[in-house]
Amino acid sequence: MGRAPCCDKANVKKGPWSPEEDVKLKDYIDKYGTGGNWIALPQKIGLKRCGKSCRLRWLNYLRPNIKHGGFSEEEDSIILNLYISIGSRWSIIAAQLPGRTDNDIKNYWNTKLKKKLLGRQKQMNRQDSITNSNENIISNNKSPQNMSNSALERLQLHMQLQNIQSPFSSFYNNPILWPKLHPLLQSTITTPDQNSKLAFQEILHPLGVNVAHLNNHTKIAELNNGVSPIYSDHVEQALNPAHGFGFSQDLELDNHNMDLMNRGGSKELFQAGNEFELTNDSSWWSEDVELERKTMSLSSWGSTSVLDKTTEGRDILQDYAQMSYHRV
DNA sequence: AAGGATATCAACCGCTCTTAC
DNA sequence: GGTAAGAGCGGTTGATATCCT
Repeated sequence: MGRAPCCDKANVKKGPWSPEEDVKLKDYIDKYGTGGNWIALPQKIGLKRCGKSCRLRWLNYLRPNIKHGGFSEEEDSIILNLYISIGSRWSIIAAQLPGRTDNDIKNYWNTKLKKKLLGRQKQMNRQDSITNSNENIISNNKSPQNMSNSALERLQLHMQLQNIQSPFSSFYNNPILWPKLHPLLQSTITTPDQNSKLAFQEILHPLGVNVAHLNNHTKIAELNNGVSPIYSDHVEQALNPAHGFGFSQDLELDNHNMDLMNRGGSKELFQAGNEFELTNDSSWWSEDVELERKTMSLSSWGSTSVLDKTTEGRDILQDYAQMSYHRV
């Protein structure tokens, strides 16, 4: 037995909204608000529409300050970064773009931006027949056929992004691209004080981060003047006592990230991880990193990375969590 | 000019999450 | 703690517009 439908399907109008319907809905909400009950709203104003349909119409088209079309390069960049980072969580992506709706961004992504970016990659792939290590991730034992479209797409886009930003080296085996570790997190994993360590573990546990595995991370970090690849304002939020070791409720993205980490990473991220058959000891990348590290200037670790920005910082933590930390 | 192919995007569907009781 | 109902979300559909041959 399924759940009861939210409205009488036989007696509700479907399809495009008429201007009259729009006016009715907008006028009512302008005057009285939604009343916290979308299901009851259409009956109140005499609309033969499902409450969900009213909600969608209001959120996507009738509410004030909605923008349609004309996405800027900056918006493209934000969408791309967030998509690679968190996948198709359109509502979260939309929350970072004032005036944009999740539906609009989703449509824009599916119809334009994705094609634009993947198209560019195809072009680049043709020009550059030399396979880099990222491509090897796909071409070796982890064939695209074994991956979900979403995961493959995101990997492709991630590769694309790295190719654009650093044509000679890929992200995962190129520490120069890695942001710094947040100082508080760095102190967490380097402190000899066991009590402090335990306290930090309490904080990090809900994030899905196993501090024991951060120690592996510090092996690299210690060789590089204490700077390690992890940085995230997400972690900063988590470690900020002003937030009670939690996250501000109005920071939707951080809440989302928290949620993802609470679950040991997003469904998509770990799906991707599984598809790569990642091992808990992160061996697939650590060898590359180690090799790369040996060949690179140590001073480069302290340099400002092209990814050392807010959204990319989140990317790194999430990708890093996905690929190298145990699920708690 | 016709009509088939492709692109676009508003809207729907069904699921999960949240909240109130 | 369990349950039901509403809210919210992401995937998908289908009507329409535009492009291409």
